[in-house]
Amino acid sequence: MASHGVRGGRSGGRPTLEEVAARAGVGRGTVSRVINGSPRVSDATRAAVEAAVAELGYVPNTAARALAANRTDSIALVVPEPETRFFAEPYFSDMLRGVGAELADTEWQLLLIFAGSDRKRQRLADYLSAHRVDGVLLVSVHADDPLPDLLDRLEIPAVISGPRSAGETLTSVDSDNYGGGRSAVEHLIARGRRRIAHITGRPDVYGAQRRVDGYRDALRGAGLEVDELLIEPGDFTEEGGRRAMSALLSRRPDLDAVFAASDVTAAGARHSLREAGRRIPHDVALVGYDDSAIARHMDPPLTSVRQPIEEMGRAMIDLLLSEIADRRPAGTRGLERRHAVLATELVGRESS
Amino acid sequence: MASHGVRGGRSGGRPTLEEVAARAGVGRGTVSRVINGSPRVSDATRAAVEAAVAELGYVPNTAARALAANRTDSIALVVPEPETRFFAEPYFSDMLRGVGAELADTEWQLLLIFAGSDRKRQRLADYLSAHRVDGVLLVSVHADDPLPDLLDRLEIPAVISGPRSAGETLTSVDSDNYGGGRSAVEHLIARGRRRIAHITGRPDVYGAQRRVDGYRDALRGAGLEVDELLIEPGDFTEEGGRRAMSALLSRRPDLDAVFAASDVTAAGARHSLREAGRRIPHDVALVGYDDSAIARHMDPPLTSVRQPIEEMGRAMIDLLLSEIADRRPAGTRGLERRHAVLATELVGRESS
DNA sequence: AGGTACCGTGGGAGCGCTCCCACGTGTGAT
DNA sequence: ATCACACGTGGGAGCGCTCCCACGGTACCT
Repeated sequence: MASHGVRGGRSGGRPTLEEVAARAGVGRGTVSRVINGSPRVSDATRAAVEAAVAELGYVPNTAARALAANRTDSIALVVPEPETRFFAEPYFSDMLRGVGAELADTEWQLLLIFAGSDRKRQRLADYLSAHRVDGVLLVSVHADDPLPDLLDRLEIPAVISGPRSAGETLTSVDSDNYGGGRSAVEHLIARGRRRIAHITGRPDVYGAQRRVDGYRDALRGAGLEVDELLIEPGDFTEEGGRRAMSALLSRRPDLDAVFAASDVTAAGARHSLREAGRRIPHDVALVGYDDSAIARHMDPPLTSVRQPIEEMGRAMIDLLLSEIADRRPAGTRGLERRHAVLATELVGRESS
Repeated sequence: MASHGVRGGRSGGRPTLEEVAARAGVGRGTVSRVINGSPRVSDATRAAVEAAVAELGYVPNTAARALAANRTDSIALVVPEPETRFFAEPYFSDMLRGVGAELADTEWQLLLIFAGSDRKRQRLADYLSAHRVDGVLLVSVHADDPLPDLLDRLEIPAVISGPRSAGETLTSVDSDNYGGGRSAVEHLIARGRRRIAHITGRPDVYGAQRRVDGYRDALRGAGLEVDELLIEPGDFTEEGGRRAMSALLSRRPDLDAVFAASDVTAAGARHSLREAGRRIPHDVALVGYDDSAIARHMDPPLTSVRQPIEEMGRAMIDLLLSEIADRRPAGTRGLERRHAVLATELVGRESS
């Protein structure tokens, strides 16, 4: 029976807990305690173990740890969108940056998982069923998405980045979409615009609905009437913005401003406006949402509503980690869900 | 001693191999064989096991598998850059898309790891030392990066996306940077330009050097002299492009064309050209590299050299997986390294 | 002096798999 | 009829950890 391990031989022979224990002249349990930062170890022993760890270049075997402790020390950032959208929209990258920053000093491992196609969906479901992560960050979820329920059923801690509705059951982080939409429109009104159109985000996204609410209330607040013909659904994409703008122009050729639910949408709208010979901002003022690089580089530079996305990412991690921690001492079911809402800010540029 | 597992109770009780075996009336080994697609199982038995798996909703425990089999079924895409650059440059997203597509139908799990800061570097080294991945995809590596050596020392299969030098020791995938640079410049010459400047990529990137080589040879091939004052180092960033362009304009105000080593660089160059009052393409023709979204949306749309980045991603996965497979039957050291080079294509637009 | 408490410690049991050896049983060659 | 050799199968051993119980020692009470 030839032992097939590489134990001892060449460079691949990784030291085990047991070997560290032998070297330090202590038991396995003690080494484990030192590795995991337990306080129930004397200083002398701890020093001896740490020396042995350093000498041997010991690195814990994650698989063994995961198996024995039933945890993975990793969390997933799940994007229920095709990769294309992930990169097309700076929203995701900013979010990822915040998450990454918050995780940088921890032992947590972040997994980025795309679930844009049905096949990928299925793979994700398998993945979650296998409990390969201790927690999940959910970004950009549609109202009818079954993912949150799955997570609930599997009892996997999760935080969602945009609540699906006013009664979101999952712990959530959001920016003030209502306030953002409202401030965009109030800004346009203050600039003297009166026939202000709105290209919405995807209607099944709660945040998009709230922006519409803000749009409506801003108009009403200024004593203006809400003209439904000035509201056209978009889908956060450039192509959608283009289409919506064309539709609006043919319905209401006299519009003098547009509030688009995203910068990318605004870019599409700009395209249609140009084609129709409208000058920005002279004929039509344009305001976007997200304050992304696109907004800064657009011609003319785009006024946009900034969401503190990076901070939202940070907040998501904070909430998720505490939720995971709360759950560790088993039986702590039914802790109340928390909802964080962060403020937005209007960034004025030449387009309005 | 209260058993702390959830075995049997509620929804969390995940079935094990053993339970599936009992249900199917077979041994553990047989179930394992079915799960892993071994051919040495009779059809009847296989069907029985599959039925039991379905009824119980069995999902293999990855940690246990990783521990027993000493493999993780996951590979890492390592980006030795800050997240910012990852998102700023479409190169990475296209690459990721190709990689993702090639991996979509497999059991492999992809990890995205940023190693842009020293701390993250260290974390990555620990991660690799712990052998938490079976293979590594390395994107955008500088000539003096110690990562490849570390991977070699740890005997972790790896594929690099741009070779570090002509004598790259790792298996590599690359596009024809020389040919791409050459075709860009030949295009400009064909358009009647004669004083063609070049803003390079980061000089320590081999691919950037090759583009410079292509630039030089194209000029020589047309009987034009290479003027070193027309070559200015950039760093693939917009800011770098801006700076380089300003430098070039002050040195050679009479230049009539610019070949930039990336679209982002070209965007920066465009900015400086505008500031200097030069019209594109009337006064100065501009050609970029990557054929990214930026190129299409630039004003005017940018002529650019397309690299088949998505295909490169696919090719990387192919090579990596075969390398991992080759290594599995232990002792197969010293297989020759392979190097794939994919062709580029010039996409003409209004900027030239 | 005896009792009690707690602290630091060692090591058994077990996590859920894979690997491999050993063991029938059926088939074909001799 | 006998041997040889597949093939499909069962189950022991072991992967490297964590968890927890049990143990001896010291400090503090009564």
